[in-house]
Amino acid sequence: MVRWEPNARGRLEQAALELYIERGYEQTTVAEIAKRAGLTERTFFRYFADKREVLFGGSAELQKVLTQKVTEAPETMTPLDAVADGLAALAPLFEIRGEYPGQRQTVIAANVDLQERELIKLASLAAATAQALRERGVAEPAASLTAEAGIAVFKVAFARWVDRGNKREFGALIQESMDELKAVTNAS
Amino acid sequence: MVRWEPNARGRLEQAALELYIERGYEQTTVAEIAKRAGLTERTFFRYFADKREVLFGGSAELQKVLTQKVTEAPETMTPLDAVADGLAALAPLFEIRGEYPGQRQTVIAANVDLQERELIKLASLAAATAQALRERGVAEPAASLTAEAGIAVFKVAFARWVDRGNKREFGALIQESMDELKAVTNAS
DNA sequence: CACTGCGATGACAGTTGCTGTCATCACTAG
DNA sequence: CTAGTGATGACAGCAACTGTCATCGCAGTG
Repeated sequence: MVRWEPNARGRLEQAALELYIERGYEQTTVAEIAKRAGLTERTFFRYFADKREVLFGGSAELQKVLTQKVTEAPETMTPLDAVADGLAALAPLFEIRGEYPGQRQTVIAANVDLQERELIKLASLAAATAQALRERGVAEPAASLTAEAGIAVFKVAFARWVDRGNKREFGALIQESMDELKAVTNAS
Repeated sequence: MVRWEPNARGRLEQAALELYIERGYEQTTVAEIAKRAGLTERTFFRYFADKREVLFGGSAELQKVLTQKVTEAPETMTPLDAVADGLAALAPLFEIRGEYPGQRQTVIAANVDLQERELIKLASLAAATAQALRERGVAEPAASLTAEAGIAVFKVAFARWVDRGNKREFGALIQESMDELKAVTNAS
């Protein structure tokens, strides 16, 4: 008999996703999300900075795994390949979560405000990756360009992964997209 | 003796930039911008969809020039080089405007909401570029990857251009960044 | 066992971004 | 001269977000 139900944050995330799917992001109010989670609007804003952030709780972990992999990659490995390995290491974070990534992406695809938030999360991922490359001794602007190129590969691969209904292996899609990028930049 | 002063849109843009510089984006209210421009808040929202958009009036022209250049590039030219040419063609749009691009970028750098808006404008630029490449016969995912790589080059080159106080030629910076990208993706 | 501090929550008022709607009024075409 | 028309103002209203204080079960302390 606890005072409050546990996992308030998770309940809010769940309620928000459901409502965003049911009636769309703009048509759902923060008060409605809180009510479905058995909480108040004020409490929602204690857990999430704003109405969008509730969909982006996982991005910190993506960043942690990616930068760690880049940092730990063998020194002999090319910077771009180190990033490719890091991206491939994100696979389990998506593949474990079942329907969630696809549903979430559908919601985001339907609203520009959410797309803006997603883009800045990816930009943050790129900035952190560039930093990891710099610590590996890669100079500017090579570090930033490599990181941005890597994120471009991630975008394409992730879109395909969701598109294929998660049937193809995420790591393989990263590899394919990376090869395609190299082909495109070597054609000159 | 006209009923209204002319160029309401321009006055709003000017007033907004001034206030964003003077006291910061978050600390300035739309009512204040409108007042300085001699208009009302309601009129501000007739010209601009929201408080951020007032800083992004030029992005449509960027997109137009870039996609047109990509479309018109000689068929013998490699997709990535066609994009590089398109990016270089943006130079006059920045170089003509004097202090504006630098001031604007300073304001944007100071606020995440504005950065989000900037990122989605760049994403839109990438999407339009990818479309132009597809019309040129480039298949997916090569078109998207080429476009995203091009925008990454643009980001780096523009940052350097602003950083150097507009002293270096924008086109040259595009060329340098593009070469750096090729070096980085060919190292594997 | 009483006391005290703490952490998660609720209650409530207030600001501001943004929208819908209707009125106003100089100018223009006929 | 009259009937639009287009840009603007006035005003009401909603929803996102914030600041502040109260509440109350629990944990540790003496």
